[in-house]
Amino acid sequence: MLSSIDKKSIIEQSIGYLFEEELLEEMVKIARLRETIADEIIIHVGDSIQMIPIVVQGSIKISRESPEGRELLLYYIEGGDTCAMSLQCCIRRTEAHIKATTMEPSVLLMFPMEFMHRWMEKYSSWRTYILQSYHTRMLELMETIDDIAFMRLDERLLKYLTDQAKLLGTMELHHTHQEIADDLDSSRVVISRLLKQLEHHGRIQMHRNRITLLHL
DNA sequence: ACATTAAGTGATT
DNA sequence: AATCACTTAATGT
Repeated sequence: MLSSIDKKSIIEQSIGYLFEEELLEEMVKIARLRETIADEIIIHVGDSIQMIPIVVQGSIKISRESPEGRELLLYYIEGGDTCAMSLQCCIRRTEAHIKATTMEPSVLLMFPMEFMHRWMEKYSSWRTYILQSYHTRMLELMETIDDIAFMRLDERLLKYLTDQAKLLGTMELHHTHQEIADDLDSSRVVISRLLKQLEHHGRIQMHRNRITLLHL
């Protein structure tokens, strides 16, 4: 377990450069640390969100979910980032429209939502951070839309694999074909076939429950 | 040994 | 590119 002394140094190291002293001190007082395992669902669609998360370690994927259970990966969040979407949910007290899943064991800072309003008014560094966050998320969202609209599925798949490898910092991906299909809103059969093509082209090596990327 | 889950394949739309 | 129906392979109990 991480002690509160660690909490302070974690905050200083991971987001210290982003905010003014006063806000950082406040954060140290009220933040809760949450440690997760891989593939833990942080936010379900329909959840009402009470806490704003900031990722300090690890990575999280954000996906859309249709009522029929179909899914689509929208973008990732990694160190120092927050999910601006959840802010809106907090402030407006509406329910989550997305699902957040950890991709590896991760550490999150959780801030109760009652502070958001005050921080917005009091700290310009917080306003800047939130606006910046919205902006980058928007750009990533547009990139994803472009990918879906203009790329063939095999290109999207390759991009997905390299993105995952970069994010997780490893060339060994422990994904099943089904999981990949879910993230790309495709079917397992199609992904299996495309992966086999990629293997023939010397881009990857396949093993059971594991894919080795040969180059980025 | 048997059941379960992951992955491969041919045919059809 | 998706779906169906089926096979084969790997893994857990």
